[in-house]
Amino acid sequence: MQTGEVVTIVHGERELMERTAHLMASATDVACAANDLATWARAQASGELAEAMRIRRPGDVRIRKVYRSALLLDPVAAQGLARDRDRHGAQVRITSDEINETIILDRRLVVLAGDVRAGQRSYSVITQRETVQGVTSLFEAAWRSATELDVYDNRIAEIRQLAPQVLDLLSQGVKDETAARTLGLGVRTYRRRVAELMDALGAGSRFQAGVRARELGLV
Amino acid sequence: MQTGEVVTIVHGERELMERTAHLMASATDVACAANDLATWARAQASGELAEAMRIRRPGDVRIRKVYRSALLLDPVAAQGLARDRDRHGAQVRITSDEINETIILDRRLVVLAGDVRAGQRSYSVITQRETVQGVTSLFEAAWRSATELDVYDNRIAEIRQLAPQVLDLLSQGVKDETAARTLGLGVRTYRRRVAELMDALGAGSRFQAGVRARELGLV
DNA sequence: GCCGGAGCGGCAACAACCTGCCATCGCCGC
DNA sequence: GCGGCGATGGCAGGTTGTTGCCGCTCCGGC
Repeated sequence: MQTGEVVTIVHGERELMERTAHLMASATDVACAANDLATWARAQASGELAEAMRIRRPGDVRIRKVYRSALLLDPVAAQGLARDRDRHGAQVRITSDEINETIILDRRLVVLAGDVRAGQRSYSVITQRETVQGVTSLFEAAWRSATELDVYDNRIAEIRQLAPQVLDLLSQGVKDETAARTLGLGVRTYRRRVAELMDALGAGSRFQAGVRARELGLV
Repeated sequence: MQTGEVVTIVHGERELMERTAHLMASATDVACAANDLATWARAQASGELAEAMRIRRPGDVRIRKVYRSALLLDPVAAQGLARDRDRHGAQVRITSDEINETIILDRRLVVLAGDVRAGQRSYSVITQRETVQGVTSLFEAAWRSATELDVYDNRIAEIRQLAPQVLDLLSQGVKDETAARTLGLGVRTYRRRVAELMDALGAGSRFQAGVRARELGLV
């Protein structure tokens, strides 16, 4: 593994950390996109990095994170986000678009998550200037179009309450009419809930929503 | 754990096996309903039971199994079923209804699968005559309405071929019109495929189908 | 009491989906 | 060749889901 290469593929978070931990610890501009809390979790939890971060004052380092909206449907995950934000002074935003898991350090190094093989996720570590700029630009666009955590959180606060029941009914194959009455709602309102749910899941069809909901363990 | 009780709750397959392995080994009429191959798999694989079964001649013991149709969408699982049947001379049928996982031994003892807690599934072991008769009667009804494995397998043979692509398109939220043309099919035929798929998954709505498909790891 | 905003739920128009029907076509077996 | 069989895909008519619109009610502020 030569350090001079512009693109390196590493396997597993451990290897990734070995390569990048020191960079993360010293970075002053961290941008991050993720679909769930698990992905970079170990990164943050593991020893020296968290250490290094704690030493800094807020303001020393700019941390921006974009998460998928579906994450907020899980109360536990939602809490995790808020805690994460408060602890590291990170800015957290929410998008309903599909995002590839990404880390950008100081606009100079990019880590892209690849697919999982043999239980280990592979990562592309990129230092090539043009590519990094391109990815950064994409991230900036996503960042601009994303919604501040607080704002989004308020918006779906009550969705989250009703979500379990709605998902339950949907996954039983109950018709809207019946489901609405079961919940003591009008059909229009029930469908509003379903639409919001699908929006939060980033799903364009109910089938897709079903898949996503199951992926997130919400059903 | 007193042996005189009519209903006993046991936790985990290990405990279940300790209680019932000797009965299974000597039973001459085994009826079984399951949603996947995993459930009673360990039971069959583990030592003495499999041993005991191998010793018998086909004809000595009548083994009937009912599985859910969704299982056949997974080629690997479908193979597993056929192998299982050939090896033990079991009769295998397929139903598209929801079934609770059940074993009935010689019409005298019933095992009902319960929910999973702390990683272990609980089982109700029942010997009470009336209950056993009731459950047996239910099983017989399910058995009669179920379809012979071969017949069902032929029926969905080509569905299984197309299923991955259809599921892929569905899970991308692609509209039927587009999806059909992508596959070089008419909309009518595409929808026919989707309907068959949903039937095989035992789903009454596309949302439900999405959930099931994800559960089975088909998407 | 009055106002404004937010949520609800009926209505309606439209899009999407589901299904029965049937003409058509290719593929056998005769 | 011919008739039967199964798959196809267009069409039609029905059901279900999606969305904008609007009047209604409830509430908090004034």
